[in-house]
Amino acid sequence: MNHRDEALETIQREMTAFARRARAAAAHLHPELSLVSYTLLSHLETRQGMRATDLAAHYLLDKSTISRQIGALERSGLIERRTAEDDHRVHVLHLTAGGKQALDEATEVRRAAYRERLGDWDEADLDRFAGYLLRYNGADGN
Amino acid sequence: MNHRDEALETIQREMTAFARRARAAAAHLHPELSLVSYTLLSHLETRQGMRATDLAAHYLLDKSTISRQIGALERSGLIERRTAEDDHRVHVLHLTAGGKQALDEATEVRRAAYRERLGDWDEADLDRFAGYLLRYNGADGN
DNA sequence: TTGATTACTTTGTACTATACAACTACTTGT
DNA sequence: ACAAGTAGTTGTATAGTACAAAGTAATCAA
Repeated sequence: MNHRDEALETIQREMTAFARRARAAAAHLHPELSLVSYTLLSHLETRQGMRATDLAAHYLLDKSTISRQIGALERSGLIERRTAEDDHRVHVLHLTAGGKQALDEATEVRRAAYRERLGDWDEADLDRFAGYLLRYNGADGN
Repeated sequence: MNHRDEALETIQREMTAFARRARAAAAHLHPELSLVSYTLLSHLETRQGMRATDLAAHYLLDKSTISRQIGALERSGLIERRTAEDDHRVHVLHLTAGGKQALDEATEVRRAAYRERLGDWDEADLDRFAGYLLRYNGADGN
C-alpha cells in the first residue's frame, strides 16, 4: 500500500471510530436529547422551514424514519409542523421556543466538551482541521 | 463568539454530521457487514486476543451490548471466542479466516469509496487531515 | 376536466442496536 | 477461606431504522 493509501486508510479508520462513539458520547453529554434529535434540531435551526424529505436526503435516512422522528419531536413540543401554503403535500418544519432552548443547552454542553478536548490545539490547527472537515463533508453534499 | 469558538463549532458540527450518516453509508456500501460489525472486526484484526471488556470501553458501549454483538459474530463464524488460560473469566477474541475475508471485502469497498471521495486532495492535505484525526481521537483514548 | 401519474408523507411491520439491572462464574487480597 | 472485585451473560425495555403499502395532494396530458 502506498503512502497515499495509508493516509486514506487512516482517515477512513479514524472517522469511522469517531462515528461509532458519537451516539454514546452524546447520550452521556446530554441524555435529554439524543444524537438523532440533536442533529435534526440543529439542522432545523439553521434552515428553518425545511421539509421532511430534505432531512431524509441529508442524513441518508428513510422517509419513514424521519417522519417518526419529527413526529416525536413535535409531540415533545420541540418543533412545529406547518402545512405549506403553496403545496399542501408538504410540511415545513420550525423550531419552537422550547426546541431552541433544548438545542442551545445541548450545544453548550457539547461546545464545552470540544473546548476541553481541543484545548491544547493552536488556532491555526483548529482552522485547518475545520476546513478539512468542511471540504470532506461537502464532497457528497452536506 | 470568537474565532476560536467558531472553529470549534465547525468541527463539532461537521464531525457530528458525519457520524450521523456513517451507519447508513456503511449499510449501502457493504450491506452484508453493518458498521457495528465492521468496526468490531476491524478492531480485532489489529488487536487479536482482545477481551470483550476492552471493546466495550473503546466504543463506549455497555458490556451486554458487546456480549450480544460478539455472540452474533461468533454464530456467523466471523470470530472465535477462546477462554483465556490464565483467567477463566476472560474470553479472548480472534478473527476467523471467514471473518478476515469478510472484513477485507468490506475494507476494499470502503477504501474505494474514500479514494473516490478524496481523489482530488493532494497528498500533503491527506496527511495533515489524517494527523488531525489521529490527534483528535487520541485525545480521549482511541 | 377528469383520469393517470407523480410527489410528499404516514402507517404497518419487523429487526438491530443499545442500556440497565440482575445474575453466574471466576479471581484476588487479606 | 471468604469478602470484594472483575468478566461475561441474560432478562427486559426502548430507540432507531428500513421496506412496503397506503393515504393525500398536486400536476399533467388528452
